[in-house]
Amino acid sequence: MSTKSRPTQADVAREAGVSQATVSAVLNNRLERAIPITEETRKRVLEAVQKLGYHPDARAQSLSRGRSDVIGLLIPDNLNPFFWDFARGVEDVAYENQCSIILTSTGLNAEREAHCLRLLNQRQTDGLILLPIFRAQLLDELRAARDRGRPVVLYGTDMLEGVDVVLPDNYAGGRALMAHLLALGHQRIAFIQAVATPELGTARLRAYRHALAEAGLPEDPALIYTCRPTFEDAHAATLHLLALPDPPTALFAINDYTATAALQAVYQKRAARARRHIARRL
Amino acid sequence: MSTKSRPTQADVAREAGVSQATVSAVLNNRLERAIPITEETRKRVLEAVQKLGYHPDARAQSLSRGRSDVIGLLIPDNLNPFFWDFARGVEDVAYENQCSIILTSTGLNAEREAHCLRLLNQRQTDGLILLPIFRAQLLDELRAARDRGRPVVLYGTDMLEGVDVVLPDNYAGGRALMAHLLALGHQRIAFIQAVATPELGTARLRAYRHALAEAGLPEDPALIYTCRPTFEDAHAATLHLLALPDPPTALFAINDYTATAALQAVYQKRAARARRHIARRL
DNA sequence: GTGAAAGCGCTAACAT
DNA sequence: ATGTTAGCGCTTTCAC
Repeated sequence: MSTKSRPTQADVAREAGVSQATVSAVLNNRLERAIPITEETRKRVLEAVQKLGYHPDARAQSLSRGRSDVIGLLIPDNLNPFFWDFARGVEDVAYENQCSIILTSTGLNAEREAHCLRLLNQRQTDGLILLPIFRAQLLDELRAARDRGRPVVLYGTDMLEGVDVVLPDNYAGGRALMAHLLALGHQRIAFIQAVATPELGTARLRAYRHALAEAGLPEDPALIYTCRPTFEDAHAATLHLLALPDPPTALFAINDYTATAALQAVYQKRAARARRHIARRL
Repeated sequence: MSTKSRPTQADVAREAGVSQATVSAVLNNRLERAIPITEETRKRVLEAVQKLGYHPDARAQSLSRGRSDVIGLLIPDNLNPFFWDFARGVEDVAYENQCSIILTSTGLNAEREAHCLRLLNQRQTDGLILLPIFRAQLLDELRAARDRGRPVVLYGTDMLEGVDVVLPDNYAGGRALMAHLLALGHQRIAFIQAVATPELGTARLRAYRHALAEAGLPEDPALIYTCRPTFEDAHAATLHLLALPDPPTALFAINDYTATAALQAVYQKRAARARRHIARRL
């Protein structure tokens, strides 16, 4: 039925009996820089477009216009719901602004992170939104993007000057969290530092320490557990902490994902205890 | 420092003192169709590439090669974790195969769904992976993609011939679920049909009905609740069902997302009851 | 008002 | 073994 390749602008021009430039003019008739076109011509062109089912080729447009209407999004870990949530927001806003997003996630892998960024740059994305975790490796590419005038937004780090940055206040968050736990009377609070790279946990760890110090509580090294930011590791960390001779009464997990894992571990442990209890009674 | 635009192949050619074609040849030196190049030349080219920090422009490559190494992914609802999970899998495999993905989600909106597909086609994606829910509107674009020889994979529907399809067996799943509940002794089982469009629920509803019939249980219309596939709706549906004069003892939610919402509603209700209980005792 | 032609950055015949 | 050339599909001056 159809031929092997979609109709091009030239096909439309032929069909409508006008030149390619005219077709382009009709189709791009934005209000600024509007090129005058006869109603008659415009109609003929639009009919041809309809008839052929023509849609412009975004690659070619991008090449000659100099922008792609694509923004590149880089997240560290597509298993962690927090990042999907982040991506979701980006996707929604992008759509509202007629942009597409190319989504890459790096599986907490430094090499892959750098590679993904390079890919996004090659695809000539108009802008970059990044949640980088292995920072140093990205610097060159990032600088290149910035110097080429591409907008860059960095989340969670201000590793590069001259780009926009979103910085969560992890210290304040940590303090609020600790204040809450201390107010509840907890004395032994564990800190599960589930991070891909040490720097990512420092602000929250500092909050943890300061809060303990200010409350006059001792800091037990056994209660600070460092692991990777995966579900499994946080789960295991929790089981480990609960199995301590003098276990914590509260857990400070470094983020929502980790907290979910920790919670699940706690429940699992409780269920096990309940089963043992029942077994003893029988 | 850098100029406004990235270096092109021509720049590299000039720098290395060779022709553009040679640069291309060096860079694309795949094993098949390998073009013979002197070690000397190759080295000069690669040095120039290094020096200039050259990376090919994927748009231009795509245009002249005839493929983009981008695959388009369409999911119905970026709030539902199931679809993120789906997207995650696609993204991972795409990466392994040196493809990028353009992710679009349609917010359970028929128009947006059609628009997204059109967009993906315009971007000349090499292939399409779709979880469509408003099917009819997509047919034309889909047919066009198929006829142009683009691989298409459809999840959950076989609305179009000649493309690959992944069909979950919702009927069997529903039967298994019902068998489980019935084995546990449940007699009043509610069915929360949280769907964007009626057809999406039929297989599971049929399973529900058949299972009840075979078990010799009556079918109470009040226990079949239809709503949109959102968290809020499923949550409200659950509260409604639990408030019935003769409430169900089990809930058949149509999917994981809905089930999570339902579960939350159940817990919430229980907590409320507990609070009332305590209040009475005081 | 409309068309011709150059160019975006690259690849792939075809020459040399 | 390397260079020349003609596209890929579109936008955009600049003539007419």
